[in-house]
Amino acid sequence: MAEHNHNICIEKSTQFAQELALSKGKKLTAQRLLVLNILLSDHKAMGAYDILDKMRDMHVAGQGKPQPPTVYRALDFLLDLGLIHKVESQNSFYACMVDRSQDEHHLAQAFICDACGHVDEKIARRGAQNLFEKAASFGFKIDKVIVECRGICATCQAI
Amino acid sequence: MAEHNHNICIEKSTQFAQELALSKGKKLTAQRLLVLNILLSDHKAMGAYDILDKMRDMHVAGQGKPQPPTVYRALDFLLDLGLIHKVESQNSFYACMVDRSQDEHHLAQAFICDACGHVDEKIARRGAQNLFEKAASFGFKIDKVIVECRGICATCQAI
DNA sequence: CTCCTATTTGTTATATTATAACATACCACT
DNA sequence: AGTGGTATGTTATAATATAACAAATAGGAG
Repeated sequence: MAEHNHNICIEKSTQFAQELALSKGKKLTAQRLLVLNILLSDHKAMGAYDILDKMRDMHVAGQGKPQPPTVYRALDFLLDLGLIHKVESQNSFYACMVDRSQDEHHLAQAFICDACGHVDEKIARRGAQNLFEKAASFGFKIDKVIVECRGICATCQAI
Repeated sequence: MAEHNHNICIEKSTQFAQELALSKGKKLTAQRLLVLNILLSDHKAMGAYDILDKMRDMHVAGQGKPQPPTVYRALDFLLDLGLIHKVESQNSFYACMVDRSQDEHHLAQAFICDACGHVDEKIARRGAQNLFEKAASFGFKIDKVIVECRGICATCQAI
């Protein structure tokens, strides 16, 4: 992956997260940042309890180990800010990877590899438009759209 | 709902289910039919344990009450045949409501009302085409697509 | 600085969703 | 009737998620 410098990717995402939180009067606390960084560490979807395990691995001695509500609270916070998304069809979470500076409320399409867990996220402007028009045609008011494509990524097909 | 004769709807769906099962060498047993009929009884999405409660309400005295594996097995069977679909974003299930005779493996779009649970299902030919093309552009092989629109249906907006 | 309030975090317990594992029953075919 | 495969019953438990309340912490008002 010569074209993807992941250190820069993480740094940029973290900085953006800080700014976004501040601009909404929220705080990106240490716990929340930890969860975000775990999800940013690779572009894979992770379950809440896998994240919790990682947090426990990293936990500082002398304080209790984090419990489920800790990770779910951080996840809820990050979901609210749109910094992460949930893969509804497998109860997992991944760090948002589109340029949020241009699309405040984007319709995300997630392409999830069932072999390696890798997630690609694309913005669906045309698809969103079509869905909203279709909904409007029978009077349905859309609040939220979920589009998930499960399959096998190019890398895993080559293996 | 003058335009929707629900008795005919259920009858047709049940008959189609029988034929589909037979054509695949499977049996639409009493348990499976019961679960299907519970889901057909209105066009709402229901959780597995809600379905289980209904099964228990109907259960014949003299035999043990159904347990979770019973309902999940029936749901799995019906999902495999495409007679029902799962709303991944709320872990619920609804009876398929498109004309299956024409679309063996359709891309379904579900429009779920968060007020009343009503589900409308539409076939997305154009949307499917776009998604498969987008996936192909970066070498992703799609096995399954989930499209769910959460919102408020026309009826509930009017209330 | 110190008190006050709101937010965040810690902790325990429990709710909700789903499946594993194994025993029993049923059904179609011989 | 015997036999093999499918389906169901039953018990236990795994996996995902939240409720409820106590303790700590951070920022602002005085």
